[in-house]
Amino acid sequence: MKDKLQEQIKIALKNIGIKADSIVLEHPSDLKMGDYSTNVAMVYAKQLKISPKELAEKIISELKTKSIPDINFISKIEIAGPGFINFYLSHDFFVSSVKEILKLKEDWGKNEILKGKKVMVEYTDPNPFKPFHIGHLMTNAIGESVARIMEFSRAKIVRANYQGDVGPHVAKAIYGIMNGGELYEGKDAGWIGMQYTKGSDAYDTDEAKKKEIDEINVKIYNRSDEAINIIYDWGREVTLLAFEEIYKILDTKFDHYFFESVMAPLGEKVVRENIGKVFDDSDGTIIFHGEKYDPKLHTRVFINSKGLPTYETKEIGLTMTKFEKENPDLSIVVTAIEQGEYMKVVAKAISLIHPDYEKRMKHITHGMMKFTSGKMSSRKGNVITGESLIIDSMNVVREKVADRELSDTEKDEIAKIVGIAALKYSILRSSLGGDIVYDFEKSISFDGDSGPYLQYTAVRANSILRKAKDIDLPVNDFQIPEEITELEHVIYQFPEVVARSWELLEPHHIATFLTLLSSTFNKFYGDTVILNKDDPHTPYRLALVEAFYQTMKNGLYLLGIKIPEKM
RNA sequence: GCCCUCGUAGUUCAAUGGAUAGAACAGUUCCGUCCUAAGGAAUAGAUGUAGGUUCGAUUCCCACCGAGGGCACCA
Repeated sequence: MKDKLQEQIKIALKNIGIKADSIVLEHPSDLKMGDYSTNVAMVYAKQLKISPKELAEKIISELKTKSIPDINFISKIEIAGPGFINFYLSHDFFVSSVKEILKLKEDWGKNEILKGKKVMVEYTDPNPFKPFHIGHLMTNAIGESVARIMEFSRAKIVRANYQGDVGPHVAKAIYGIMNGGELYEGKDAGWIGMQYTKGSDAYDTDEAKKKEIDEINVKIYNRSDEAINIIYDWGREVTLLAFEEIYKILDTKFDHYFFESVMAPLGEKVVRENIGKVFDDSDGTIIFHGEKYDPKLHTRVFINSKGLPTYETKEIGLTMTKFEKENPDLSIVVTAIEQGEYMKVVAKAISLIHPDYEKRMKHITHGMMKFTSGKMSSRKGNVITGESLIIDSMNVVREKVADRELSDTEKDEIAKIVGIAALKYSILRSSLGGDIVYDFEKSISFDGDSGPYLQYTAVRANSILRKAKDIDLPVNDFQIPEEITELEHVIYQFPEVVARSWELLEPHHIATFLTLLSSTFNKFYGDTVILNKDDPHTPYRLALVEAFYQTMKNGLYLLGIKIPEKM
């Protein structure tokens, strides 16, 4: 609808003698001002040396006299304010959009922008031997949502997870395991995380221990010490399996797992081949002078003085592997903002080796998750990990449903789905730039602007549909209603919101829209008796409720959130 | 010092250069109503400072102030 209208306005302008590349068509904040609104009259009035209102009148008469193929979808065109042209959609349009939603079902909201393209999204990236922390939770929520938004544009999605199974952090953890005075057999990932913290402290405070850990680091790389190898293989497996459990709860599945241990030699080969061309040897350290190519970039070390590849080099190996293995049309990497500058330098180095990769690489960054209480420590003084946050969130929900008449299995399932929704929504409701603040005292908000609010609204709708089925009321066969509600005015906008989220790579537009949609539905729910056997308009209202539910389902899917049957 | 994010109600967040800057939470006050009150209605409250571009700036440009991140062997 939007595209058609834009096209018609463009033609009208052309007939008047104005060439316009893009037409701004927006939804006015207030429904009284129409469903669509354009500012073209204000933008182009100067060119013709007439007032915006005069131009608006010309455009409207042009639109009316010339053909608008879907003119029956527009009930009224008005000039308002300083020269806006407001379009009011017709009764027929809204009814047909409800029908369309019921027909399209899970395809409702999709577009064809990326049809035939392959998009790889790398996200989460936790490190074996370290806890799954809150940053990983954030990256995962965002990455999964971005992947699904791309999927709604009909791209083939390849999900990738890149994990640091070598490097100093592993050496620190292994040092901790070897010197903690405890047997490691039978211990879990949480315990390994604690050993990492101990090793890390030792590294920072004791010169001799630092040296010892550096030696372990080298031994891990060349696998020269059998005792270390055994602990390494054990710890890697235990932590990776623990991550898998978390992915299940978060509802993500990866197609590829890349490891730093594999990327290191690949990257090192590429870097060494390009010494003198891209990289420079500075007293045995291989570096890249980013500022030579762009004053905003800086110098970074790719192979350190001990001859070991750094993260930068591993990133090169990773990028090469991605393109060789999958050859994506677009390769997206999601990380925290602290990697932003670093990634630009590495991307520049890669572009000098493979100029064709540059345009296809995209880095999305997000802020950090912070706590209102300031410190990253929870009640018992433990560090808040991503895992503990998930468990806390699920427990809060579990308490809320404790006295409902549901089975324990149902309650557990609700706790999981709703707890995760609360977390994911609190991450995805804001634009990606800044940090997000998590209020530990209040725990997760379950009212108003929250994931559970959206789920609750959808569950209410679904509950009506279930009841309608029980009493055998038809949904799909309805008479044309006499009046349409605010709900129809909002619901048809969904595909536009999806497209916008795709264009800007900002999942929060979907979150914002679903909140508006839910609140519109809740008003409708409050002042309308939907299920009334004797009312001839009940079938239409049921169709509308189903269209609403479908939109919520598709929208929440894009945020990585499921809807429980009951809650 | 240089570079990157960012600065909006008491708090947490919105707002493709447009109309009266939207929500939510907290505050005050209503609605026990039937299909799930994890709901709805009402009320009060904000664009860091100083310029510029524009018919029009929260949005773009400049300066300052403030927060976070990055700047050679961590990831």
